[in-house]
Amino acid sequence: MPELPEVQTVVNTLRPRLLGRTIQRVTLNCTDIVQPPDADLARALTGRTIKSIDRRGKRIIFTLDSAEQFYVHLGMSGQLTAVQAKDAPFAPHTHLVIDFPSGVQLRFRDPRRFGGVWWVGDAGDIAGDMGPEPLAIRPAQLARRLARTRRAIKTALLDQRLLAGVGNIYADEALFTARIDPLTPANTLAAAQVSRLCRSIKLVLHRALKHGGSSLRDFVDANGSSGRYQNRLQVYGRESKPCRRCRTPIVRQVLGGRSTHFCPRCQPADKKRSAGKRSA
DNA sequence: GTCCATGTTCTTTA
DNA sequence: CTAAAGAACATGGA
Repeated sequence: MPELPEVQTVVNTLRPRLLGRTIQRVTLNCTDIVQPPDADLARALTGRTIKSIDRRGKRIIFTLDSAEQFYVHLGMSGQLTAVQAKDAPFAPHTHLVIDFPSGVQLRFRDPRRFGGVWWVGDAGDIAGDMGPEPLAIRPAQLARRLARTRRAIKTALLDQRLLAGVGNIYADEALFTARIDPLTPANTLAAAQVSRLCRSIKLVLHRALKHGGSSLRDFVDANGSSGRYQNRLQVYGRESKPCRRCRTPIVRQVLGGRSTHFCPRCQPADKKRSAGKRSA
């Protein structure tokens, strides 16, 4: 469920409920969602106060009063909610529960278990080898990074080392908005195309954020509310439906193992490249 | 039963 | 060595 707009929406809705609160109890129902495996999360967290909650890429970073940190990655189906324990039924696959004195519970639920909790401690190494933030990147910087790979631009946008936070939905949406064929090799994009793409990425992410993210299946914010941007998607999940711009049916094609949706008319293949493909 | 899924990481191949 | 493609992970819904 989670790309940058969804993750940021979770952060925004968690903050008012958790900032400044002290962790009273930690209940771990499934130990294999914690990394590193030998981290004693309960011991590390109990009695600490949540000082800040931030996002980096798709990671939700909690900083404690001790300056130690941990982060949650929602994977594909993860949910992080902050609820009043007494009036929230307990859903299956709730792997971690953190109780606060106010009766609020922070719950991490993740049926597919692709997500998890990473204890960082005071190592300060949250970013790892993640790429720059999509909302802050400048066109020239994006161009430099794209020039390093011949992969299809769609595939390149999903590489978190190249750019951290864009996922399958917003990569497709941004390429549609920029009118770029997803199959274009990243290093063959003209400077003007990269500028347009840079602007489109920000536009699409900002819009999605404004609408609380996209709830295609599992996504809810910390209050349990769904996003609304799924209703405004231009190409993602719209195979065979008419393009909202030109009515041409949207095409779905598997690229790098992921579904890719685009309008063949609004996002035409580069003439030289499609000619090359035919002769090959 | 089949196919598909908002993500990441490991393995295989060239 | 690197770059890229594919499989794997676990679960559920259509």
